[in-house]
Amino acid sequence: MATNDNKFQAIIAHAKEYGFVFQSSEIYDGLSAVYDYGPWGSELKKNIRDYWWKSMTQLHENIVGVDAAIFMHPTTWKASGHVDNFSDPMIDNKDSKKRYRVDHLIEAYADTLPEDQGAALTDTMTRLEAAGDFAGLKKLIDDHAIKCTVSGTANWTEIRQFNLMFKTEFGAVASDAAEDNIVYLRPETAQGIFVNFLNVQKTARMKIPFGIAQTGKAFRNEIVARQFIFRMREFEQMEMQFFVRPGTEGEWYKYWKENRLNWHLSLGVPSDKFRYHDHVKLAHYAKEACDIEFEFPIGFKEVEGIHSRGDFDLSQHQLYSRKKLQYYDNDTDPATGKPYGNYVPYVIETSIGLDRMFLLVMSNAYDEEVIPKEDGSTDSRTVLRIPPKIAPVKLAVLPLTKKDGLPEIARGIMETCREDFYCFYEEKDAIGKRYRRMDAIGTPFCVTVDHQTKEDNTVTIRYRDTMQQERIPVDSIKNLIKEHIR
RNA sequence: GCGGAAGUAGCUCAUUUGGUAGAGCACGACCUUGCCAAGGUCGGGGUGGCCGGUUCGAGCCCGGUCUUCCGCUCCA
Repeated sequence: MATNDNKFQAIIAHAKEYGFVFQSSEIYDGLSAVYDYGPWGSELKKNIRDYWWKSMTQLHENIVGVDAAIFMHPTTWKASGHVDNFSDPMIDNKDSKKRYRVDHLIEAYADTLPEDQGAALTDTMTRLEAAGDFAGLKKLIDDHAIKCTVSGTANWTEIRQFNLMFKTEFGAVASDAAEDNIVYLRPETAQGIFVNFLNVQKTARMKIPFGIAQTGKAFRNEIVARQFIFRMREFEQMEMQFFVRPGTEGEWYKYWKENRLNWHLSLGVPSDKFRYHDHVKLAHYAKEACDIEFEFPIGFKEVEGIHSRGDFDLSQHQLYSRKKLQYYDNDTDPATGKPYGNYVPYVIETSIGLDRMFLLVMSNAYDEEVIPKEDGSTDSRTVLRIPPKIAPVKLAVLPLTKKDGLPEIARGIMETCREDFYCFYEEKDAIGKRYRRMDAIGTPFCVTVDHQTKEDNTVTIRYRDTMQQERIPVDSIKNLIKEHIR
């Protein structure tokens, strides 16, 4: 564990040193749990996003994209359940310093009572919670002398509310009725898809089963946001809502569960680094749910969730908006011989955190390699083994020396290739040093222009992962790299 | 949010009990070398996280604050 902690620290330090991730507003001491992506980080993040987007939309004829606004009508979040469920009253035990969700604390106590008393207690609790009566809830805890399981005392703080949604004012004029002006920064991107369900289905003439994909920022005022970019207050999601005929959700859930894991494996990550975590306790909307977990240096953690959401979301929006969100299914039902007709589709959601995926790629790529040298001693190098198709820089073009016309030839190679993929030119320092710098940002290929190039028009290509070199003709460089990054 | 630890140059760290900060690496220029990071010469860079207090004097002591790490907690 100690070495893994060190590895995590090393990745964080490396990410900063080589321009992948910076803390936000660093010159002002930073803003807690907010991060900025630097030159290579923003390239890598974009490449991951593009790879996902292509795999969803371009490669699936029945999935289309949207890009919904971050601001949404406030009622959206009432319908989705976020206003009610995304803010939990909490209480701390002063002796053990443990914090509890008030409802969890009381429910746990109620479970120890005889059934009728326990039920009465939870009823009271639910009523007080709905009324937002924190004093009443506190009294309930005091009256029953509910104790902390750790300290065994009933020495509690006051109950406090933690609202996980960010609020802001909508409209430039401050209103007396401040509540009228409140909008939330979306805590998830999914609702932007659900409210556009009919717009998309009709305009893109989609037939069930079909999906809508979206990438974008979401915001959560986490009580504790830590572990680098793993849990941030501002983060980016990549998600796809797949609409299916009721009754078929089980098979589609299974399909997407496998499909999504295969997507991860397509990035060359060993399969034993992944595992499914099937949810036992389900969220309010879910019928079935699982996480795809990756073994980060800090342990197995969720990167992606696959949820069978039933018709919860569309039905809720139907209820709150009073607009029908139904689909007319023309396909013939073999049971009746007639069309399936009108229904609210069921939804399978795949939702992946882009920042977590970024951390996954970095964790999997980061390697401190020990290289044996000819004299028996060892050398070491830090290399990011990022899959070539998502590496920030694909090709480095390096003249062996700064003179004898070699830079001019190298510049020519740059001009030939830069239109097709990201290239990097470097003529400073010894060639070995330049190779190592490219290793550190994960550049998979380097070509070096030397004096032989002037005679036979060939260059050395050096591969990041093996450090092997071979000579290839200059005019074959572009196609060779393109082959490797497909 | 609670408890513990930490914050000195871009990085890793020194500065023995309070007396206005150093090294290595990195960086820049020039020279040399030229296929796997470490040649030479010269040079730039720090209001010691920030604010306040004690003191003749604070990087060192005290308080606050910000950030990070660890544990708890939380995580639709």
